[in-house]
This record gives sequence, C-alpha cells and structure tokens, in this order.
Amino acid sequence: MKAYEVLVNHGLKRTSCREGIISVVMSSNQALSEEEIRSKLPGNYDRTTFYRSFKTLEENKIIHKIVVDNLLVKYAFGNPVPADSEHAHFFCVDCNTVQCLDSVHIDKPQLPEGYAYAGTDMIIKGVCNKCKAP
Amino acid sequence: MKAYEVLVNHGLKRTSCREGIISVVMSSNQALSEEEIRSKLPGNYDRTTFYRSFKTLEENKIIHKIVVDNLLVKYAFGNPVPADSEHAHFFCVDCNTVQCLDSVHIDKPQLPEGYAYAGTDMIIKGVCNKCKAP
DNA sequence: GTTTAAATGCAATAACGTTGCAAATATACA
DNA sequence: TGTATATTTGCAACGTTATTGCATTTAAAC
Repeated sequence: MKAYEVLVNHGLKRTSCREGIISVVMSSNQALSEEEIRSKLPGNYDRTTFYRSFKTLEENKIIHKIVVDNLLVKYAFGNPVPADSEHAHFFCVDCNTVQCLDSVHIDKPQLPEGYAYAGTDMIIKGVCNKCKAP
Repeated sequence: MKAYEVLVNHGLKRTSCREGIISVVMSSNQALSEEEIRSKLPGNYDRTTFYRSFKTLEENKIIHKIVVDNLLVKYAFGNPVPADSEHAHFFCVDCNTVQCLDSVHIDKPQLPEGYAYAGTDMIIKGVCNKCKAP
C-alpha cells in the first residue's frame, strides 16, 4: 500500500509531512525516532509539525509509539492495540534500536480482584543478533 | 528496617534527603513520583539533589524506577532486577497511580535466534479497583 | 478558480533532566 | 570533642523534549 492511500483511507488530509512519515515508517523494519525519521525525509519540517503529525497518526492507529525508559521515543508502523495482536518490543542496549517482536505475544495478565485491563506496554531489553555477533 | 540502616548497609552516607526518600518510598504501597515524594518530606531539597539521590539509590538497587509512557516517572522500594523476581507494574489510567504487581511474574521471553536477554519492563494499563468501584 | 476548514511554521512557554562549581556536611580519625 | 577529607548539596546555567496560541499557508470540495 502507498503512504498516501493510508491517509485517504483514514480520511486524513494528504500532507507531505504525514505522507513522508508513513512512508519512512512503513518501509523500516525497526521503530524510528523523530530524528531518524526526519533524516530520511527530503523536506524540512518544524518540530511542532512533527509532533502533531505523530499525534494524528497515532490517534488514527496508523503508527504506534514505543517508549524506552525515559527519553527514547520511537515510532513503528501499525496499530498494536487490538487485544489479540498486542506485541512486545525489543530494545537493543548496544545499538539502541527498537523493533516489534511479533513473535512475543502478550497474554492478558491475571490482575487483582476488581481491576480492569486495558493493555500492556512491554519492552524487552537485551542485545540483538547483529550486536552480539563476533 | 529503618531507612538509615538501608543506607548504612549499602555503605552510603546518611543524608537527610536519601533517608527521607527511602523512608517515604518504603512505607508506600504504590510507586511515587518526585513531586509526591517531595510533598511527603519535611525538608526542602533542590531538584538536582533529588535527581542525584534517586540515581544513587537506584544504582544501589534500593529503589527502582518505573516509567509510564513518556513523562510519568515513579519510584518504588526494592530491586526489581534479580531475574527470578522481575515483576510487572500496574498503571491506573484513571488516578495515575503505579503499583508493583508482585503477582504478575515475567517469564523470560522467547527471543529470535542470536538475541541475548537482559530484562523486561512491563507496564500493565487499566483501571484499579478503587477507580472502578461505583 | 474560489472557498473553507485544516495543517503548518514560528515564537513563547513549560517540564524534565544534567553539568560545573563553590559551599556545606557526613564520616573517619586523632 | 575537634579536625581533616571526601562526598554531598544548592545554585546557576544549559540542553532537550514537548505543548500552546496565533498568523499564514495549504489541501480538498465545490
């Protein structure tokens, strides 16, 4: 699917910033930070515009946000929410990359009496195969 | 155990800021933010001192940090790391509280070939019993 | 092409967090 | 108890991340 089709399908205006973000994120096999996304885009966008674009795309479940510890924020294509497709994310402490781990599903946890479940953020930390290799 | 004993046991200087933080966090059944901790302390400490104290206490595994999404940082007593005692945290989207879920253990996930596992951050989101009650 | 609502860029602001340095303080030892 | 020393604290400055208001620009509908 083309990036602009995603926008059209969600009834969103086709702006170059949004289209660029989608296209970059869609073709990446790892989650990307604002900076990484910016560096792959031809145009030069204001940070505000970026933040607002991310927000819109997130609200429309076109991308999802992954936060590692405090400050590392990355985005990946797709919607993680639908309860049965929730997946974990892997963070490589060596190269600081984040990727979706579609193979690691998240079971609905057993919560204490009277608690309602909404979702889970799961960041698995370790070293990826590229960094571990000799 | 008294707060100052914890410091002595770890070979740390007994300062009122550190002692206060430990004492507050130790007697709370939920994780607390910097602001929440500050408001429960008699003295008035500089933010820098707070941050440095948190860092020291964390490095000594006296407290552990829990991060929800981007910006909400809370601290809880104890060390979450020892692989067999890793636990999840619950975040109530209503009252914004965070608590350790000792009952929800985190299994070592099945990672792709060649990946090394270091640990997992797991934040379960939902509504706690107090907020859900009628 | 014109209209209109939405998106953008800019400036200002706020929160979070870190660093360098001088002053204060906790501990060890006399 | 007093003194020496290394650590800790408070302050100021700085940097990054993120948000808001407003004027300008732009995409889409007609």
